[in-house]
Amino acid sequence: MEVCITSLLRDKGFKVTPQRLAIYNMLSSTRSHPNAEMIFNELQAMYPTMSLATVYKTMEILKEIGLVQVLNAGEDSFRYDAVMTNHPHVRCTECGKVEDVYDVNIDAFVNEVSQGTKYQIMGQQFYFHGICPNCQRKNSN
Amino acid sequence: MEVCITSLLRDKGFKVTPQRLAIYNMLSSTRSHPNAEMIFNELQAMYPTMSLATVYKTMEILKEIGLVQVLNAGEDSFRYDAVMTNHPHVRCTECGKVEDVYDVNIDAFVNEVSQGTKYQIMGQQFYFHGICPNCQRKNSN
DNA sequence: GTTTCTGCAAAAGGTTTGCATATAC
DNA sequence: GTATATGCAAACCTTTTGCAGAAAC
Repeated sequence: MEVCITSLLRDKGFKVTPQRLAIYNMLSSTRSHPNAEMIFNELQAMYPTMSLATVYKTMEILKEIGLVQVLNAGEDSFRYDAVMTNHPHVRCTECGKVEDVYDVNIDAFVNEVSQGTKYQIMGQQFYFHGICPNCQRKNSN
Repeated sequence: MEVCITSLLRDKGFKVTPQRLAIYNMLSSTRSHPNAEMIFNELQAMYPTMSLATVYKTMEILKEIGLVQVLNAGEDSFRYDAVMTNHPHVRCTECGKVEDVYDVNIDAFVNEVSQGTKYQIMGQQFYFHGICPNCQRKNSN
């Protein structure tokens, strides 16, 4: 996996830096879909000199070389996901967390919509919102 | 239609003002999914004293009383749609316009995902991106 | 007459940019 | 040694907020 990002960066003329590796490693080992500030905070302990600007600049590059996708689930900030397969996301409107939706076959739906428009479709993003199991339990107490 | 917004506003304790009517009228008679600034600019001619803040405050109320939905198709600003039925949106990555996707039945897909998560699903938003017919034509010249 | 709204200006929050120093190669 | 990256601070852009005067009811 690190081989992957290292060679991808080099191939496109970008340099391989500890900051870039740390950011990508953190992102690819979480399922929390963090935004820039969450990534920055998470890395503070190990990389105390890292700046928010570096996180943003790195996300720009990772997006460009196809290692991350950018999410907006209706919030003020963008979130990032290192899982590049097509999958819907669901956001809990109470606690705010964003989770992956697995075990759903979106291909048929994507095909249907692709054929329903005259657009040359390059990608898509599906967002659900609702109340997560945890918050449902809290509500019923 | 105006009857609808008028009584909906009054019922919830909001006052009926020319600005609110103008904003809702403009939004419900376009398919361009404008953001706040586009709405503001569009209304400048007829309502020269209207402020951007009023547009934002009005959208907040219209969202609350269920007359508009808020979109984010991966851009920096939010767009607004007075069509409240469930339908996907598609954004052209070249010219930036956002259009509705019609004639697609999303119910089966929504049901499948709803059942695939443990969330209590309240709503969803589907965004496609690609190249619109116009821009495809321009590109091939 | 009371309550809510508008419009302005200022503030806030997320993201981008410019630049000097530091690091990768 | 050269080219690119980092980190800081300032700038930027969208959206929100506070408040005095205005409009709705």
